[in-house]
Order: sequence, then C-alpha cells, then structure tokens
Amino acid sequence: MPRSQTTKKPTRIQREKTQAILEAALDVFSDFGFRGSTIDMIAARAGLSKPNILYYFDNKEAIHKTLLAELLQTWLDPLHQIDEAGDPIEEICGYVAQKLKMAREFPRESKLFANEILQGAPHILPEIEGELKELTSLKAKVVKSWITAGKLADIDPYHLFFSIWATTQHYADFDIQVRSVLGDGSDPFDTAGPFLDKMYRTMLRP
Amino acid sequence: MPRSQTTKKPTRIQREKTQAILEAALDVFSDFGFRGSTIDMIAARAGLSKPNILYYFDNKEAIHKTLLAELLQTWLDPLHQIDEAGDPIEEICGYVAQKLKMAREFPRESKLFANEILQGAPHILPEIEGELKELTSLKAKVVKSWITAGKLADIDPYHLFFSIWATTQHYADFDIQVRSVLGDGSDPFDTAGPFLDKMYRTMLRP
DNA sequence: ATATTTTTTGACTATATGGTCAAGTATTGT
DNA sequence: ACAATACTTGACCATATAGTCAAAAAATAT
Repeated sequence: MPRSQTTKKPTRIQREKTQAILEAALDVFSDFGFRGSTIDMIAARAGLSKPNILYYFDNKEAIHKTLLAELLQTWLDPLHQIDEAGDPIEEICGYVAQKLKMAREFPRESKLFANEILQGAPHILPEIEGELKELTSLKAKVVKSWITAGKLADIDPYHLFFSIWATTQHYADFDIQVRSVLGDGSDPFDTAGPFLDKMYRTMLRP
Repeated sequence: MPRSQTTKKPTRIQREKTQAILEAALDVFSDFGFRGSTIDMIAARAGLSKPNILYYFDNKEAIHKTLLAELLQTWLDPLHQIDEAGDPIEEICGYVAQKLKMAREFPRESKLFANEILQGAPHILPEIEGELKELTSLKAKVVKSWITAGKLADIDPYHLFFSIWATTQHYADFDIQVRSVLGDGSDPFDTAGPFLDKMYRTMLRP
C-alpha cells in the first residue's frame, strides 16, 4: 500500500499516478478552490476512479497540501534572487519580470495561491508568517539601504513588494477579466511586461 | 409567500430578514466562495434556520446572484467618475484613491468579486464582457486623448487600469498576506494611499 | 510458469448538502 | 377579539461527497 509511503523507492506506476493526480488536482483546485472541488472532479480529470485517487493520497486535503508545498518551494525563488550587490533598479525590474514570467507560465499555481489566501490562508499561514515575512523583511532592508544610498527613489519597500505581487499575479488570477476587457484576443502578457517595466523604472528612479 | 415576490410592498420582517441573510451570506461567500459555502453556514451566521433562509430566497444561487448584482451596481462607480474635462493626473489619482477607499470600506465585496473571477466569472461574465469592457474602453480612449495631448506619459491605458485594479483590490483580497508580512499590526491602508498616489503620479507625469 | 505484491474498482457506508413540507407561532388586518 | 396572512422550523427527502473494503486484475519478482 503506497499511501503515506516514505521509505520504499516509489514504483513506476506510483510515480506516474501521483503526477497525474497532482496535475489534475491543480487544474481543479485552481478553478474551484479547496472547498469547491471534489475528489470526483479530480478523478474525472485524471481519468482514474475515486478509490484509486485515495489509494495514492490519504485524503483530499493531502493532495491539496502536497500542491501547496510544491508551490511554496518555488514561489519565493524570484524574491530570494534579489541581490544587494546588484544594480537596484535592474534588480527590482528583474524581479518584476521574473514574477510576471511565473504568472504567465504557472497561472494555475498563482490561482491556487490566490484561492488559498482568499480563504484566509488556512493551510499556509505558518509559511506566510514565517518564510515569506522574514524574506520580505530581509529584502525590504536591502531596498531601504539602496534608498539611503540615494540609488532608489524614497518609497516604502513593503508597498513596493505588495504592488509588484499585485500587478504581476493579477494577470494570472484575474485572467478572464483582463482578456475580456481587452477583448481583442491578444495575449495580455505581451504588453504587460513593457508596461510594468516602465512603470517601476519610472517610479524607482531616484 | 415572499419568495420571488416582485409586486407587493415588502413587509418589515422581509426587509429585516433579507438584509440579515445578505449580510451573513456576504461574510460566508467572501471567505469561501460560492461552491465552498453552504446554506447552513449562512443560516448559522444569520442566526436563522435553513428553511427560513429558503423562505426568503429561492436557493443558494439566488442569494449569491443578489449579492453580485448589488456589488456590480457600485463596483464601476469610480470608473464612471473619471472626467475627460478634468486634470488628467488628478482624475487618475482620484480614481486610484476611490478604488483604494472601496477596498478599505468594502473588503468582503472585493473578495466576493475576486472569488467570482477566480472561478472564471461564471455568474458575471456578461457584465464583464459588457458594461465593464465598454466602460473601460471608453475611459481608455479618454486616457489616450490625454496622452496624445501631451498631458500624460505615454503608457498603455488598459494596463494602467489593470494595475490600478490590482494594486488597490490587493489590499482587500490578499489582506491576510499583507498584514502578516507587515507584521506590526499597522493598517496597511494608511500607508498604501500615499505610496500608490506617488507611484502613479510619478509614472503618469508626461 | 508461478508466486507475490501492487494496483484497481464496483459496491458500499456515513455524513453533508440543497431543498421541501406541514404544522405551529407570530404578525397584521378588520 | 378574531380572522387572515406571514413567518418559522423540526422532520424529512434526494442527492452529493469523502472515504472504505474486499476481491479481481495487473505488474513484478523469482
């Protein structure tokens, strides 16, 4: 029985099935949120039976938690990469570009995160209050030091990060609104990048 | 039987109970989304029984639709108020301030909207593709004319609106993340206003 | 080829959920 | 005061949902 298996090397079938389940679950959870999704939906999307899903994962929440854990492993990468030794405006604008790229390439992950936050972050609040807060605090200090050195405009580092998160994740989370309002079938990300780059460069110039 | 009543003048009890139900439903739907909420939750929050809820509204979806309809009545007000005859930067920054004020005063409505959009806007897509799209198109033309007249920096009006929506609604929708990251118990809206004002003024300066 | 282990799933259980109903209570109208 | 209407809800129903189980099928090891 492979559920909660932690010691044996996973079999070929286990590797394949858990990936298929997680892939299907990401689709479903990103659209409907944790509470709004059912194991039957995930099973249907994965092309498996419900008991088969539960053969690989203890329960619905275990699937969700696995997805969130995977998400959190890479969610903070771009923020980690801000380099105090780098050029401030290039570092920040590079961060913006990275975040937008993540929104573009991993829209379901972004929506998974948004759904989780909207419901009060019941499953990831420790990580929000821990790793994210500490990392953001660390990078805010870096930004502050750049400002003090006269290399950046005098702005609030925390709100800078909030705005960057908002303006990049928005293209994934509010995708249907963005595309509907544009209405011309164009890919919003094509023009979002230059727009955001310009906005932040202009604002950050000391 | 007052359900679906459209002609008689509502009684005192009807007015009181429908308001109590909608107030409770807004709490629940904004936290859990439509699919993640139950009539029992709404009933508990309203201090009523489930059959009593269903005495006033046909079904769960009717409650949700009523809330969305109420939301949409005021959601676009700030955008309507952008005046082509006004000072461009003041008009845009006034709009930003209005949107932030709405996020601050009506966070549950903002989250209701976000939940709806995240799930593909199943109930309000007609309004998104209709009124919102047309109004945004109209105001984008206004912004375009200001740019052409040399009164605003040359930026993409649509992405300007997307950014304004993102950076203002973020404080309501991602409230728990914002407050956790700040971690000092301060009200993020206090410092968000000046930050956003400065960011947009700087960026919009021609 | 056979034994062992893993995987699969139809049938099932317990609980949750949306919604109904009839009868009692409360409110309103006369 | 009484009649009529509105309101309330415990009990209930039908379906949905999370999850279990035992047996059969498939895969793997020998």
